[in-house]
Amino acid sequence: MRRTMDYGKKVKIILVDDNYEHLLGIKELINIETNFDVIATAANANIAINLVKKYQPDIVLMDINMPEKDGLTAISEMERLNLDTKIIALTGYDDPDLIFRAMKIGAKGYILKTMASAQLIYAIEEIMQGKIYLPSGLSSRFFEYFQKTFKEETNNTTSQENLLQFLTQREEEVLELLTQGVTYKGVAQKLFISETTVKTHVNNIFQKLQVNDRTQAVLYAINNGFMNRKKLKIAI
Amino acid sequence: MRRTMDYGKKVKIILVDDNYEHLLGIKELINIETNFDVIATAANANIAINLVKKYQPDIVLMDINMPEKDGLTAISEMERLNLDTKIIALTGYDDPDLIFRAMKIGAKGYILKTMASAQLIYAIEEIMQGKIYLPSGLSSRFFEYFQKTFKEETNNTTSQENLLQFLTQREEEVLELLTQGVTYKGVAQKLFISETTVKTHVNNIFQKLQVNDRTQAVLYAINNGFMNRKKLKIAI
DNA sequence: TTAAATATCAATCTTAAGGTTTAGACAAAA
DNA sequence: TTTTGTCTAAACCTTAAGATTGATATTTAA
Repeated sequence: MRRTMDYGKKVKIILVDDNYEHLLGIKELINIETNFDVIATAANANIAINLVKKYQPDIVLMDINMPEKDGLTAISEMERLNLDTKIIALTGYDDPDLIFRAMKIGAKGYILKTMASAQLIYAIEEIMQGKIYLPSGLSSRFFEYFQKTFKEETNNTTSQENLLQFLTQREEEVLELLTQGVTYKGVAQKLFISETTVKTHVNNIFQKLQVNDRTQAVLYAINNGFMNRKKLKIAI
Repeated sequence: MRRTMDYGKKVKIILVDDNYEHLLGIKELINIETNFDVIATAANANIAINLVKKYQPDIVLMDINMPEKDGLTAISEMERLNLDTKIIALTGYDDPDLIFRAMKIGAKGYILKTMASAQLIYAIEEIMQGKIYLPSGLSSRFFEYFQKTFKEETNNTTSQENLLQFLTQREEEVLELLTQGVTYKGVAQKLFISETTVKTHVNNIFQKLQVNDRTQAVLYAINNGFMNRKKLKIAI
């Protein structure tokens, strides 16, 4: 068994859980560790957010199954404070969608309540070292969900061949400007060509993409991965 | 130490690596395992794809740092075949962007060449059980990158207030049709109102979103989460 | 070396898009 | 009750967008 580490000061922890019994249970559990210190507890998300603002703890252990304001929203709001506080999601369910959303908004870890207490301690230690901790079982579920989501997207785009491949370089440049809402005149100025030339290119683009106007062309481009081919772009 | 498992039949494996020495090394390593069988090897991606089509192996170990067609593209193409073949990316670098892209397109595992041979065997076993395997170090890097990407997105959208909130219900309906590339006439027909009414709505939308034309309005809508507020939408 | 693809531009035309003003009907709130 | 917001609509106008034809220079591949 690995021993808890020493970080100079005690690790300041805030617990958030609407179940009082459970709250006490975790608190005792953590306080066994000599260098962990539960400095505050909260029974709902709004109080928790205020406590985090006030104490700026190292760790927040957040039950994400709470009434009123749900835990995920609370995590979002805490993350938006841009503190050094690291948030660990705590829940009874290993729902991959929940895991995905928690990690998406910035949780540094995700622990099931049914997991052994040793795992919770271990997670805190890992996360205090700047790592992100997902138990391997949950990690696997996360990835399945992650890939499924992407596959659905990919299937939509590759079910029929991607017409973008038929565009010439120049046409791609023009389309890129269209996807930024630039007018004919604007495109002409930016590419140092005449407006009529731009129109010619745009018409060719329409034909190749089998659309009727620029809005549809832009939509086609977006839906078929014209932009951010390398870089990921995510609309929440 | 855990022993290799028995799957009834031998696990059929294809190796892809442009470095012949390394190819042989891995082959010998794997053939030590009595229930693993390297049925073919390839030195470039195109040959690999054909071999996969022909033999439909259980596992493909793919070096993703190859000249000509790169490994990631090859993985994409193999995934598109919709076989039961599980692909493991193999590379010398732990570049988080590479890891992310490999997992995105469907790799079931990602292993560094510098890792111990036992880990490779373990990865294959885990993946053969339907799991996804990322060594914890790489997993951590993946999540950092994942969260960074989302955070940038979130910052972009919440840095200034979302003007979409000022739209009325009717205006939202109109905007939704605009984001589908529908013309004034089309909107009028779909909403059973006159074309001039549509124009009024559209003009109001432009003012509220502070844009000049429908393309910009559509782009604003997409970038600010007008659609898919709940469901995740990913543009590759 | 031809043919094909690409990039450039003009002229002309039609239509869709966008701007502005005004106004009636209706419901909800003050 | 009056005001406010919303939805509806017309009339008028300007400009941007899109379609079509034809033409030239350049590059690339057959």
